[in-house]
Parts: sequence; structure tokens; C-alpha cells
Amino acid sequence: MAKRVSTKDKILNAAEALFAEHGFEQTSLRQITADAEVNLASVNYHFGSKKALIQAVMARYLEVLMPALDRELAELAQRSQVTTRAVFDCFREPLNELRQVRKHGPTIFLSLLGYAYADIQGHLRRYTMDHFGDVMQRLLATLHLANPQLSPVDMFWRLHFVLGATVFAQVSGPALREIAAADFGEAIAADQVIDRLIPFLAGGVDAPTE
Amino acid sequence: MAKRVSTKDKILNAAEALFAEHGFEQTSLRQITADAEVNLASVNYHFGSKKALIQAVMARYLEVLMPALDRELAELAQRSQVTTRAVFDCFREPLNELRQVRKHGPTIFLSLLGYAYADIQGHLRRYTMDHFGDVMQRLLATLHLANPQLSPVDMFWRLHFVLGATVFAQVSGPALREIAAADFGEAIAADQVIDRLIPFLAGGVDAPTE
DNA sequence: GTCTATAGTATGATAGAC
DNA sequence: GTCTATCATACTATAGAC
Repeated sequence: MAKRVSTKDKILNAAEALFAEHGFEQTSLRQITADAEVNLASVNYHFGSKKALIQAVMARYLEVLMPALDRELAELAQRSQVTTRAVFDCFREPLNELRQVRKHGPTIFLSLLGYAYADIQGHLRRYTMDHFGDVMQRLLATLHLANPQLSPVDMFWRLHFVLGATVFAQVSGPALREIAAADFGEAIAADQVIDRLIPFLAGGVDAPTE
Repeated sequence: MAKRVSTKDKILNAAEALFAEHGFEQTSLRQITADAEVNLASVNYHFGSKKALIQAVMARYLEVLMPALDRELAELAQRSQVTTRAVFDCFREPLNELRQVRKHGPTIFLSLLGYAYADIQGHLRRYTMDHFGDVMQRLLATLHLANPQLSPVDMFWRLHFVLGATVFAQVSGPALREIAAADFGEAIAADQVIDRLIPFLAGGVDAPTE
């Protein structure tokens, strides 16, 4: 079983690694095609433009994550008791399934999400918002079950603080793990960051308002 | 009293506004000098390089914020009871003092901080870490007074989740406020975001570990 | 201090041979 | 589908006249 990887996939794989590390705008097509060991012109041939390549990279993950998250949230909503913690635990399995896409899929995706979200230019914001808008609504509804005392506006903001802490932790993750290892002599795997994160997020969402 | 603004300050003012909106790398010297209505070459004359300009922009805020934060934390540490909430409230007044630098100083600074922190290139990370390293240590110590049950490693991570939620909220702030206004028909000022943020952060830090 | 002019380099995209 | 070669454009930085 020889591993025949198409040029298109070679480009996607090289691109997502560079995007996750340096961001979208900071990564050039020349870097991507050099890493992928394909010709510079092949990006335009297969994807049409850099914008389209970025969207293709995101789509590969969104198409796996979204249905899985949908399933988990729907299942949770049918239970009698819904806690904030349970809502965030709904992300664990869908994120894990991103390993089907790539070995370090969960980590890569969250980094990409961070850069996509911070991207002010708009084309990616619109693209991700179109997809995430739906999930946000579902999430808001489920979190409301767990915290009926919070107003919709409060919940909206807290959900975005959650997203902020998450993607930021991921983007800064490598540097922070380095510092933590140096200061506390204890290395922590990328996967364990999310275990530290979830209790923090649940505590923040459940906190009393001002 | 005519407002005679030096070329150097014109550049700083135009640069920080563009940096806060688009990030450092995404902003060109041409945009900056055009907005500032000065010559392209004057940036290099006054600052030496784009890197040096970025640091000068950050320094203008850090030199106001740091001593003020230092003062607040030192004062708090002498009290008998220290709560997480009280630690975060220490940021309110120092952040507010950034209005001395510029009208929307607090908002601008937090956006800049977000881009600085997300910047993987290193030169700014090193620069801000050199300055923020001290404050992080002081913060960690004060937060330990409020949460003696948390290990130093736990606190380290939670503090960075806090920073993540904060800068992310600020960078995405304009877009989020727009969405919130559209969905909930209620506009919220940039300053009020931090009022929603602080209870969330305190709840997250105080949360029980796994 | 401020300007013009330009060097030197990098980018995304494409035309056209194979 | 893949390649070379190149276009058009942007960037930071600097030299040198005023």
C-alpha cells in the first residue's frame, strides 16, 4: 500500500501546518509549495486563489466537527439536567474526531480558528460566521438550559469570552508550554491544555453577574 | 493654544490606530505615513525601523500602565482578605489612566496587546514578556493569596486563559458589539465589555480544578 | 527635518510550453 | 496536470538633494 498523496492534498497538508503556526497572511504560497514539494503554480490551478485555499483548509475540519457537535448538543438537550460543564464536555468528542482528518487535527484546527477569528479582513470572518452562526445559536440555547438565570446578552458575551480563552490558549499554546516547562519543570502535552481549560470556562460561565 | 503636534507624535498616533485595527504586520509604513500626513521616510528618520516604531507605540502605554498596576497590587497585598475579584479590579484604574495617553487608550492598548501576544515572530513577544514577566510574577503571587488551594502551575495556566479571553474580547470587540446590537437590539460601549468580563474571569479562576 | 527617487526584495497570479 | 518564466504590485529601507 504505497501512500499516493495527490498534489491537492499535499498542498492542503503543508498549508494547514504553516497557517496554524504563522497565521494566514503571514504564510506565502511560496512557503507552502516548497514544503509540499509541488510547483508554485499548482495552488492556483487546484484552488484558484490563496483565499480559496484558506477556505478549503478550514472546510476539511468544519465538515467533520459540525455534524459531530450537532449530534452531541442534541443528545444533551434531551436530558433532564443540563450543566455548563456538560455543555463544554460536548466539545471533547467532536474535537477528538478531527484526528480522522489529521494526526494533530484538534490542535491544528483550534489554532486555525484563532487566526481565522482574529482576521479582521472579513472574508474568513464571514465564512466562519456563516458556519459558526448556527452552532452559536444551538450553543446559546443549550447553555441557557444550564443557566436560565443569565440573560441572552450575558450569555452571548460569556460564550465569546470562552471562545477567546480557548483559541488564545491554543495559539499561544506552544510558547506557554515552553514557559511552563521552564518555570515549573513540568512538561504538559498540548491535549492536556484543554483539560485545564474546561473547568476554567465552566466556572466563568456559571459565575454570578456583577 | 494651537495644537502643534510633532511629526513623531503624528506617526505614533496614526500607527497605533492602524495597528489596533489591523495588526502589526498587516499595517504598512505607507498606510501609516499617509494617515499621519507625513513623509514615508520620516518613520525611518525618527524611529529607525518599523520594529522600533512598534515598540515605541507599546512603550507609550506600558510606561503608564505598569507603575499604576504595581501600585494597586502592592496596596491590595497588604489587606487581610484578598479575593480573585479584587485582583482583577486592580486593573480597572490603571487601564483607565491610559486615557491620559490617548482618548481611547484602554481600548487601543488591549487590542495592541492582543496582536502583540499572538505575534509569533518573537521580537514583540520577547519585548512584552520582558515587561510583563515582572507583572505576571506579581500577579501570580497576589492571586495565590486569593486562591491558596491552587497550585502554581494551575494558576499559571488560568492566568493565561484570563489574558486570552481579555485580549480576544478586545480584538473581536467591534465585530461582537455589532452582532450583539443586531441580535439583541442593544448597543454596548467598548468600556462596558470589561464590566461583563471581570465577573467571568473571577469565576473561572476561582473554579474548582478537574 | 523633510523631501524625491530608488534600490532591493517579496508577494499573488498567470501565460504558455510540454 | 505540471512546469518555467514573468508580470504587476507591494513592501521596508536608504541615499542624497534641499
